[in-house]
Order: sequence, then structure tokens, then C-alpha cells
Amino acid sequence: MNSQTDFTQRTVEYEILLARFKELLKKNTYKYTIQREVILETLYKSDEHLTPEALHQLIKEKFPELKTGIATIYRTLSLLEDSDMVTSLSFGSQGKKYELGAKEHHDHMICTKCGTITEFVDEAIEERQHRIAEEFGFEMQDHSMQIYGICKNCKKLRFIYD
Amino acid sequence: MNSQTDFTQRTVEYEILLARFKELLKKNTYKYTIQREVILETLYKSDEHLTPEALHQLIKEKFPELKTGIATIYRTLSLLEDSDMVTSLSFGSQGKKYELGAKEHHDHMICTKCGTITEFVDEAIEERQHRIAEEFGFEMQDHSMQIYGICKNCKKLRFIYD
DNA sequence: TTAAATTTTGATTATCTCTATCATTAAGTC
DNA sequence: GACTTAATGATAGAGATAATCAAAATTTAA
Repeated sequence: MNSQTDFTQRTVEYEILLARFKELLKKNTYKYTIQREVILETLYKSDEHLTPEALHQLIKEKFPELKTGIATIYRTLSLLEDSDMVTSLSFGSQGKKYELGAKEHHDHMICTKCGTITEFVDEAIEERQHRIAEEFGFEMQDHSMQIYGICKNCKKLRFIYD
Repeated sequence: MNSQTDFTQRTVEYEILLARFKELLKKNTYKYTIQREVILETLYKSDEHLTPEALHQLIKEKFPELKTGIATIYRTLSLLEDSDMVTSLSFGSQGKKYELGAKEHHDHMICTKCGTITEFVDEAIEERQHRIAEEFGFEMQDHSMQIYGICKNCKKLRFIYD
């Protein structure tokens, strides 16, 4: 690999994440590659939920010398998702959007006008979800909740454009 | 149209739904067609969440004389979804499943082994969702919640096959 | 009731997302 | 450093959904 590759703005939090990733790879006899790290890093730096396509674009811009193929993006995202390091949100025919799942669990509020995703956590809901799964004899692996609507900002704009 | 078409088992509830649909069509200067009605009716009679493909199969079996094309299924489902008469659940690359949205609102518990969808309603969660949207100045249009995991039945089978 | 205007349909092609394949390249191991 | 194994990029393939378009059906208006 090119040791000149620019990994700026590394935080302690990221270093811990990376260590966890390397450990995960080792445990499964997967190999550490620069492509995998760059994907993790790009997800980490992005505050947004990224589609595989968007992630690919970002990486091509930032690390053009790697010539990372879209297949590697998909493969790595699957790997990360299987290992619970990232989670995805489905948008039907619009595909999936991914985010690093190392953070605290949260739900999503999605604006149907501008597509912006706002995150939130609500303990009461989390708690009810567990209770409901239990009631049904269901072994919960994951859950997701989305609230669809029009965000504060678009509500303002509506008066101008509609 | 063929007035011989067999519309058995019509309930009052369905008649109301159909009237609502016809009204919707008229309001938007869409035309009433037998294909559109058959799609609505098939969704109504099905207790399951249907993929466009499954819906197409059902309709081909029940109304072979119509020779309904898959494109019409997609078009009509979009129309119904845009008008909030049906809602869809996304399964990433596995496409969408549709259900009539005229019933009481409910959430979903999805088995990641067998794909079965169990519906449930929880007032506490419904209430919290409204409150959260309000807090963010968000105008809620819809919401969906999914709990993913392994259902009671598959949990039993796991001991045998895994 | 019929003719004109307009929309919908079915068949087909195109597109988009994602997965599989495979020869080449790169990591990990000794 | 050589060997073993896995990962990569390019590309083809699969599956779901959307676009196109001529033919057919519905609605409108006379």
C-alpha cells in the first residue's frame, strides 16, 4: 500500500473503532486491506446516511489512487452489517442507506420533501419494543422505526413554493 | 368489460373501500378500469403482505381472462400508495411488500428466517411517536416500525436444523 | 348512442441496484 | 522471500421497477 495515504483528523474514537474492526477481521481470518479501512473511515467521517453509490463517489474523490470498485463497497458494507458495525435503512426501490452503527441506538425521522434524516432516541419506545417481542415469543435481533413527514425547514418553504 | 366477472364475497366494508377508490379516481380524472378494481379487491381479500409479483400471480389465477400485465400491477400499486390507500414495507434488494392501509394502523414484526410478518399495535408507542414528531416541529405523515428477529416457530426449528 | 378526446393497458425494452464470477493482485504465514 | 489464501476490480448477470408506445378501453360531450 501507499503509506503516503492521507489519514487526517483521526480521533481517539476512530482509533478504537478501527481497532475493533481489525480485531473482527482477524477473528474471522479476513484480511486487512486499505480499501476496507477507507470505507470504514469514510463512513465514520460522514454525518449522513450514505448509499453505496454515494460512498463510492466520496471514496473515488478522496482516494482516487485506490481505484476502489463498487463491488468492494457492497462487499464491505455487507461484511460490516453482518458484524453489526453498520446498520442500513431501506428505501424500497431507492436502495439502502448505511450508517455506522457503533453509536448509541436511535430511530429516524425522514423528511419526504428533502430526504433529510434526523436521528432520535426514545427510551420509552425502546423499552416497549423489547416487551412486545417478548410477548410474542420473538427473539429480537434488531428493530427500526421511521417517522415520515415534513421537517421544520420544508414546512417554512412550503408557504413560498406551494 | 365482461359483466360476468365473479366478484364473490363482497362485504359492506369492501363496498365502502371501493366507493372511496372510485371517488379518488374521479377526483384526479383517472379512469375506472376492471384491472384497478381487481387489484384493490385482491389486496383486500389477502391477509398477507403481498409483493407485486405475488399479487400478479394471484390475479392471473383468479381472473385469467383479464391477462393483467405486471406493469399495471406496479402502476396501480404506486397510484394506491400515493393516495395512501396502501402502504409498503421495504426489504432492501428483496423489493417491497404491500398491504391495504385502510385498516387500523399497526406495526410489524418480521422473522429474518422465514420472512413471516406479524402485525401488532401498541398504543404507548403510537403516542410517543406523535409526541416526538411534535417536539421536532415535524409534521408527521406516516410512520413505520419493524422489529426484526426470529419467530417462535423458527426458534423451535433451529434446534433441529442448526 | 355514438364519435371524439383522453387515459390505460399489455408487451416490451430500458434502467437501476445488487450479486456472482473470475483472473489478477495483495495480505498473512512460515 | 516464497507459499497459501483471500480480496480486488471489471464485468456479466439477476431481479425489481420504470419508461415507451401502439392498441384498446373509458369518459365526455354532442
